[in-house]
Amino acid sequence: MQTNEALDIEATANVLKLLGDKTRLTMVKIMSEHECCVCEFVDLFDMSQPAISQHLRKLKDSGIVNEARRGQWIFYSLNQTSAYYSFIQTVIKDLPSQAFKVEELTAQGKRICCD
Amino acid sequence: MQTNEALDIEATANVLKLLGDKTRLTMVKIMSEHECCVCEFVDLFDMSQPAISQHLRKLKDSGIVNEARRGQWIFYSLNQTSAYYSFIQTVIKDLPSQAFKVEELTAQGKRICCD
DNA sequence: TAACTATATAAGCATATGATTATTTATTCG
DNA sequence: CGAATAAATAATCATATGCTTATATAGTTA
Repeated sequence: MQTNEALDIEATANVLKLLGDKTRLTMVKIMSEHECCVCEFVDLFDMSQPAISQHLRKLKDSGIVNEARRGQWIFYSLNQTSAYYSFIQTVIKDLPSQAFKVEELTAQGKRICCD
Repeated sequence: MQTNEALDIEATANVLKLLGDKTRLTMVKIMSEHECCVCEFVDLFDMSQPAISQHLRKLKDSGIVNEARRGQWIFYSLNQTSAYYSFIQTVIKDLPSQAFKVEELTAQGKRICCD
């Protein structure tokens, strides 16, 4: 088994606290499979747009995710350069794939694509 | 890489929330190395005995830890039969060992041993 | 049994958290 | 430019969290 760099307990606790919310944990799992823009998250969760925005801000402030504006939309994705990137991958590895949710969006024509 | 049973997102978020507290995360790391009784935790943390007790109760209520009375003392240890045992091991794997703290207790003659 | 030690529980309190609605800011497009 | 869309921010609020002190409970021991 691979052994990684030692992680600081307090910083790790803060990351775990962020992941310790059902909405954010699901968001992170989704982003591990697809990048996603805010309005897609709004469609995926039964929650107001500001609530989504606030969850994403916490993830962004911690450095876990990146944001990238593309035109009208802001896309969020896991920050692969974060010191916690591989830790997070390990934590979410066995969570059920959320790809079906994004596929449902596509089926409904709600998927945003900027290519 | 080993792939384990899929974990439920909401239940996993609840476990992560429990681990997302510096005190509890440290406790869990300590218990992964040594079982520990309440008064030892009280010596190890700068916190009142009831605060320690309340953290341990949350861990116990979630099934993450076991308690075992031995005489006057109640020892807490990781519950190896918990559905989240291997998940937790993975999460805490790269945290710095807390064994030195328990060794300090031993050096101060504060280590409880019921053998 | 009484005193002592270990732990749990109760009550109270300050702060954190996660949501809402209202509003602002940024971008696109007619 | 002005309307429409996307997202962020501000203000507010109810509930959760983590601690404290005080007290109760359980076990040990003289």
